[in-house]
Amino acid sequence: MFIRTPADLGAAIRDRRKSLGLSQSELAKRVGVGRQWLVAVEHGKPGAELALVLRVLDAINMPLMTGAPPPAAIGASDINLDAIIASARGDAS
Amino acid sequence: MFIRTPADLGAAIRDRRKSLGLSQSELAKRVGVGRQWLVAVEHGKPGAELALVLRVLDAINMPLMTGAPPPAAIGASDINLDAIIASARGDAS
DNA sequence: GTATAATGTCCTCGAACGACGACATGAGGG
DNA sequence: CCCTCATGTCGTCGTTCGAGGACATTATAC
Repeated sequence: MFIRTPADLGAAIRDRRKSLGLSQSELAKRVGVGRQWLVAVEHGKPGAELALVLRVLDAINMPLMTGAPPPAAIGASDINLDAIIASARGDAS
Repeated sequence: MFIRTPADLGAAIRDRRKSLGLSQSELAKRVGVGRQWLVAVEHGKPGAELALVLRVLDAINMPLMTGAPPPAAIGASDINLDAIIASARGDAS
């Protein structure tokens, strides 16, 4: 999943939290933040602090990655390796 | 590249900014933030606001993605597809 | 030697953050 | 019915953010 806005990230976090069977309170305590803060972040709070967000992602085991922009293609083909890998590993997300 | 800390992100941003031939002042103006803020972020400022960081990533065309955690392996092998893909697309930058 | 640009640091200021407690709602279980 | 849990919202408080200006340093060019 691609993250372009705080809301995107919030949705991703929520999905993952639920799929892990955690409540907001639990995750908040585990990460060391206020429950209310987590609520706001899952709703796409734009002013959330970077470090805390990264701590959440780490707590729910959600790797965040960045790379060069999609150079359109590697050779000349249009195969989307990311998509292939993603589905292959069963990222139902 | 994997982002686990604000410093990781800062380094990635700096690398990309330079590879685009932009100065801090230029990028800051383009993103709509103070130059000083950008300096801090590139140094790994932990309290940086999420939305602004995302705006920077967008400005330098640096997609951010997240997915399910590496389930260790797809079949039973240990091949690291992420690494393979990454190098294949020449993310050396 | 003198400009010019890029980067990093220090300062103040108003605004927003995150923590915490309290309360309301909705879903289930006793 | 009552009770518990999960979630969302409101208000208060101390802390920190981001903007903007000023100055130092280094490197490049005139």
